[in-house]
Amino acid sequence: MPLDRGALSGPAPEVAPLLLGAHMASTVARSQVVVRITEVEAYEGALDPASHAYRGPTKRNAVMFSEAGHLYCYFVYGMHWCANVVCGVDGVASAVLLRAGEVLQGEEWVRTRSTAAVKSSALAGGPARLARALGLDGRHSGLDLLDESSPVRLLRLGEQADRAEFRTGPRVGVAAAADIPWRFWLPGEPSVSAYRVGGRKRATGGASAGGTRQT
DNA sequence: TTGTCGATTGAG
DNA sequence: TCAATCGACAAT
Repeated sequence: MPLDRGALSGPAPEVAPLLLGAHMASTVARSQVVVRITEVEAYEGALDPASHAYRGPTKRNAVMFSEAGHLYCYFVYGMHWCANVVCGVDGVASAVLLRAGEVLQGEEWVRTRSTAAVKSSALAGGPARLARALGLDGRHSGLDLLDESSPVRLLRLGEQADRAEFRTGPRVGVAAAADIPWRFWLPGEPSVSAYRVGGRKRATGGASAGGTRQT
């Protein structure tokens, strides 16, 4: 199936697996970086308490309500940017968070953007590192990823992942709606996140029922 | 206007 | 295990 706007115009949980194995190509800041997407999470608007758009449109999340195929970047924890692909129909908030990827091209560019010396497999492992690998921040939010002239593009250079080839599970770091299995990943990929239970630790000393999990 | 908290990461 | 660090949003 081609990765056109029509394919992206469905609910986020249905679009998310289509993005596995697809590619993000960035020419931001004259770099040439290509990342193969290995892990994503779906976020719906009004029905999803974990979504930025749960409480309706705001200045920050306005892009989530736009036409499918656009890029939504947001700032978290005072230092990190994360990148989403907007999906669904125009006017309805829906997006897929890009959580991890494999750097196929431009590793030297990515390393100049990295602060720590990390393994190649971890250069785009984690949503903030993936966004940083591609050089993305708030300036790029709203870009049309399907426009050939865009500095950031969503492509499919190879075959689409087969239904049987991906796994699903609860979203990482999400406290609300933790029972919904809207994380999708390709098994066996070293860039895929270890699972972390959502929710903030409290001063009352609540036990973290956490741990890590993979595959 | 103020205070709280977050779709995270990296160091200790 | 926890600090870093700041924008968005809910509560004054």
